[in-house]
This record gives sequence, C-alpha cells and structure tokens, in this order.
Amino acid sequence: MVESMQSRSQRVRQAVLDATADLVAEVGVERTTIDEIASRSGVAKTTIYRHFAGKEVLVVEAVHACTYIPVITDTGSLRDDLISCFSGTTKASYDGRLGDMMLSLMDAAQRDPELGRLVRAQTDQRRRFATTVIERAVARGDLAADVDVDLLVTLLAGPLIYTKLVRRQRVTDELVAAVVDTVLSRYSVAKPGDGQTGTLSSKV
Amino acid sequence: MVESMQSRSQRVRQAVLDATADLVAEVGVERTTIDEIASRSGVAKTTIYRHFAGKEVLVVEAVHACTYIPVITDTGSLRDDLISCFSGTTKASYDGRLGDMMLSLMDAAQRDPELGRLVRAQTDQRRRFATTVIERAVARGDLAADVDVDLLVTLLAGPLIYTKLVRRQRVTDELVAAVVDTVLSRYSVAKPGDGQTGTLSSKV
DNA sequence: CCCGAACGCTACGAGACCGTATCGGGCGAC
DNA sequence: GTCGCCCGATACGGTCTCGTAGCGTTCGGG
Repeated sequence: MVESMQSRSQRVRQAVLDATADLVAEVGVERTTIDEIASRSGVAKTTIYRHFAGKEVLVVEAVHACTYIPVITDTGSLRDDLISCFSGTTKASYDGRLGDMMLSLMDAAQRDPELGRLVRAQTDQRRRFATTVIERAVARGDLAADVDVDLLVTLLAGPLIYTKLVRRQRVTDELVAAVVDTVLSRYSVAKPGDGQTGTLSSKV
Repeated sequence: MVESMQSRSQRVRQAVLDATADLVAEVGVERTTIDEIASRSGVAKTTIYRHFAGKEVLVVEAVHACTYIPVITDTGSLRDDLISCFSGTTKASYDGRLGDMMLSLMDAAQRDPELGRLVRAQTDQRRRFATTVIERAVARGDLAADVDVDLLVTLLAGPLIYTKLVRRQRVTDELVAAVVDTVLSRYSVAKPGDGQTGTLSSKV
C-alpha cells in the first residue's frame, strides 16, 4: 500500500532518477548537471536538492536503480546456461541504458570512491552469476574439479565486454555462442559414453 | 639538427603536450582545463592558445604522442609471438600513462568524433599486430586456413583488456600466457594429415 | 472545506573556465 | 647593439554550474 500511496514524494524521486539515468547515458557523468536533470524531469531544482545531497549521490542511486538482474537458468547443460547467463547480463543489460553509462561510470569511478564501489559491486555480481553456473557444472562432473574458475570467467566475459565497450559493436547471439563454445572446448571433459558435453564439431 | 634547433617553439609544444597527457591520465579528459595545463607546463595560457585551437586538439595530439609501438617478433612459434605481442601492447602500454587515459578517452570518444577516430585507430592498430602474427601462423600451417582471425583476436585481447580496464587488475605475464595457451589449444591443428579444425583431445 | 506539507518559480552570489586583449620582457638573428 | 618575434603576466567579459533563499501555488489528508 505504501508504494502506491506515497504518490508525491515517490513520483518525484522516480522522475529525477529516471532523468539522471538518461542524462548519464547520453552525456556522461561529468556533463550531467542538476539544472538539466531538473529540466528533463520536470522537477524543480530546489526540490531535487530537498531529496538528494548532490550529483554524486544522485548518480549512484540512479545507476543502482538501473541494475538488471538476470535469471540464472539450470538446464543441466553448462553451455546453455552460460549462453543464457551472458545473453542476460552482457547483452541485455549492455544494450540498454546501463550499457551507455558504463564507460563514463568506470571513468568516474577512478576518482569517486563511492562510484568505484558501485562499479566493482556490479562487476563482481555479474561474475558471480557465471561462477555459479560453472561451479554447478563442476559439481556435476562436467568440468574438472581443479578448473581455475576465475580465469574461466575472465575468458568468457572478457571478449564480450571488450566487444561492447572497446570495439563498440553489438554483442550478437552468434558471438556469445562462439565465445562460449571456444572456451568450453578447451576445458570440457570428454565424458565416456555420453556426448552431451561434446562440443567438438563446432563449425567455427 | 632541426629537432634541437627549434628550441623555442618546440620546447613549448612538448611541455604543453606532456602536461596535457599527465592531466588527462590523472583527472580525465573532462576535468582537464587549459588553466591547469598552463600551470603545470609553465607555459602561459596565452601561448597555449597561440599553438593549439582548443582542448580537443590538444588532447588528441597529446594522446597521439603517447602511442607506443610494440615490436612484432617472429620466433616461428605462434604462442611465443602472441605472448610477446600482447605483453608489448596490452601490458606495457596499459601500465603507463596511456592506460590511465583509456577509460576517459573512450568515454569522451562517444561524443567527440575526432577522439572517436583516434581511439578506433588505436584499437585497430593493436588488433593488427595480433592479426599479423596469426596470419603468419596460418601461412605456416600452424593454424587452419579457415580460422576466424577476427574472433580469435577478440578472444585473446578481450580477457586482457577486460582485466585491465574493467577489473582494474594488473595484467601479469602468467595471465597473458594462460589466455594465449587456452585460446590456442582450441584452434591448434593436431597433426598434419588430421582433420582441419578438430581438437579431439580436450584434456584439462 | 481547510490547513499544512511539499512543490514550482525566480533570483541570487560564488566560483570555475573559457577565450581574448593588452602590455612588458627576453631571446635570437643579423 | 638593435630589432623583431615569441613568450609571460595580468586582466577582462562572458558563460556555466552550483547550492540556497524567498515566496507563491498546489496537492492531499482530516
């Protein structure tokens, strides 16, 4: 009841955070100004200062509100789970507003400790999704027990994020599948009698 | 002789570009101001404007002056060449001033077309080094002829740059070797006379 | 219906940067 | 030595952004 009743204060907060997120995505953290946020959101600058201490807090909250939580699948196939995981995090998230923010956020995070923690938490969380999926595969015996999970996640996430942020190209489903297949083919255990994990004949 | 003769104009230019590079590495492109550049370099603001049109040109030239060109080795071993290549580009360069600039540069490049071209050129050039090494291996027969070179470069460079820029961890020699070895083990041709891309022995 | 809290609007002073003008000083060439 | 060019220092007007104050207006619960 509370969430639909607090119409005034809550609506204002949401409008401000939305406008902030839009602005950060468009012009970056540095060029985002309170005046422009006021103009976009339709909320008076005075009112913004009544809700938020300053731009830093505003940006942190706005980004936090944009965080997308993917659904971790459990199909029994490491390959499918990984593709699902990275399509949900790397692709979906990075195609939206959050993707446009990332570079500016990471840049600003180099100097703002608060933003630094936020970005780091975001990164760690994403890695944890992949880690979970991988560790389940280890438990099933699809991967050797002594696999360097951290390295494996880096090998998977690295090319995708690099493609998105540095090369500024779309992360296609084909790319996700290609990365997962290539990396997995190195680590996969050849199961005796069962060809489920076999990704041997990938057509590159 | 010319370079040591043009003492006045040349020394001033160099001092300004150095200070600009330092500032960009420290506080980013946006927060870099002409006044601060003047203060750091010891060159009067008036003089800076006599040499450069504005901050944009200044940053572009400063970054351009920082570009590090690695030596492409040709040891006959694809693995060693790749490690040498990525240690030279990803590691050495990204450990210096240029590394601290990259995030801010890429962010600013989203809005400044000139910087965009610069960053893109930089990225493409680095990829070309790896591409050269890989294509030589293909010519030797160490790699199958139908290898997706572009994907392969992304698989190699991605994890390293991701480690440096996103995770903000040092790119160690061990990491470079691990990435190269893992990715290569997928693509390497088993034996001459065997199937082309087949990597049957997927041991851990 | 009425009152109080929350909001919108305008204006303000302060500070940072920008880009330019003006003038004085010094270095180098001849 | 002298002249010309380049540089340094200061100052200025202009713009942008910040954060706050004053005051009129509107929304919503009782």
